[in-house]
Amino acid sequence: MTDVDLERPKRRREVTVERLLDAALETFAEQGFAAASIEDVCSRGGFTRGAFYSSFASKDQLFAALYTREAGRDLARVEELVAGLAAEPDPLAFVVERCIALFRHDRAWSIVAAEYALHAARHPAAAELLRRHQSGFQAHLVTLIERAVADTGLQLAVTPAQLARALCAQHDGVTLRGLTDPAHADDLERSALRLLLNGAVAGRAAD
Amino acid sequence: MTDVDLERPKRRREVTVERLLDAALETFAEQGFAAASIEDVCSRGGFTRGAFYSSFASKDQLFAALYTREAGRDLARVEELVAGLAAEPDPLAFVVERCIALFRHDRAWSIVAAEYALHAARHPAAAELLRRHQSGFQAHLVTLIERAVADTGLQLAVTPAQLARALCAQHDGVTLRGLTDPAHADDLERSALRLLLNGAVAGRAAD
DNA sequence: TGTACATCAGTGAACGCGCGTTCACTGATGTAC
DNA sequence: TGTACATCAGTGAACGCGCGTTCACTGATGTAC
Repeated sequence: MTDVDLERPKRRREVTVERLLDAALETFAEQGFAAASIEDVCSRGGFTRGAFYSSFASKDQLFAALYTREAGRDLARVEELVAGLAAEPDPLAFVVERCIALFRHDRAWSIVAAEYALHAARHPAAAELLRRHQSGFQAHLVTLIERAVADTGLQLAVTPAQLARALCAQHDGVTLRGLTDPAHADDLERSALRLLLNGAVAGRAAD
Repeated sequence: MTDVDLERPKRRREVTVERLLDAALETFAEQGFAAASIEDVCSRGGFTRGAFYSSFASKDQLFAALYTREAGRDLARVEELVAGLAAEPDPLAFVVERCIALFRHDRAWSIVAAEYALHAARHPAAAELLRRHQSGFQAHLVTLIERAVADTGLQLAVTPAQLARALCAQHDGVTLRGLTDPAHADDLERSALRLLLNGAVAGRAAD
């Protein structure tokens, strides 16, 4: 009668899908989407290939499902961040530090996200999915920026949308560089973000 | 007796290699390294697979050779830029516009370069090659920055090396975004670069 | 509670295709005398 | 200039492997009476 009773049986398939997506994330990160075989993904998740095809129509669809899940999680994190911003004294610095902390330690997802961007450059359907997620993400960033502007009285040298796009692009690039140059990764993330935000502030309120 | 006589026969192999690299650039850009077959590359270049294996040991080596050639060309372009900077009144603006013009219209190489970065994240030998090229590139950028600082009396908020790294990373990210969002690509490249340079300038000389 | 049937997640063998790589060869070009 | 031999770029058939995908099946779980 409870939710637990109702969910137990129906959930089995979902649990399998989740485990396959977990396995896909790791496998794609290690080997790349094209180089990774479905057998690699399945055996890592503890299934046979048949199980895969009873939940996914193709390898491409697996990639799309993985991207949807992970990008959705990113989005949820930003929503939390926006919500938790209310009572911060220095919202700019708070956002910088929180963003760095959020995105730093997930190398697997960083690689896979970059790979999905390349995949999207060649596959229109993937590009559509990517754009939808990116624009949702950027909308939140614009909200953050506008709130910060309103709260602090700072003036921007560009529109909030331009700044949001620049921040996203720079994050992508910093992440990509970080993959092969981990020694400078943290310093790069921080200093690049500071430079960009510093450059965006055209006029300063009285301090 | 002339150079032409000497080169004609010996050059044949080199010409073949160049044509294979041209074909590889286009094929990898369209399909991706792992998804592209050697047969695709060869037939695009007008050869059979056997010809490929008499010039390259493997598909991986082809990728490395392609990256070496193209990254070398990038480096040569920056060297030209550094050399031609001497008599510019506003070196900062000059560099911004020249860089944008240089890197804008080569979508194929942009994709392949990004893919090589991902490849390098998984293959140590590729990472080594990538790092060598990137550090050569950044060294030139540092030279450019130091010259601009000396000429204009501007003061930087970060070290030249940090700025160079941030510029490179941002360019990578902007390029990646541009692949799936071409509508904003130009505006993004320009505004992001301005923001970053603006943020880097801590103090201003008398104007 | 017990029995008979239905559903459905997951198995694992099989298929066939396309790929990377090898290799014996051909024919054009260069070299020796 | 002509002949015989050497070199070498490129051919194309062949091999074998691993992959994506299919499908008839099994066994566990849920449902009806």
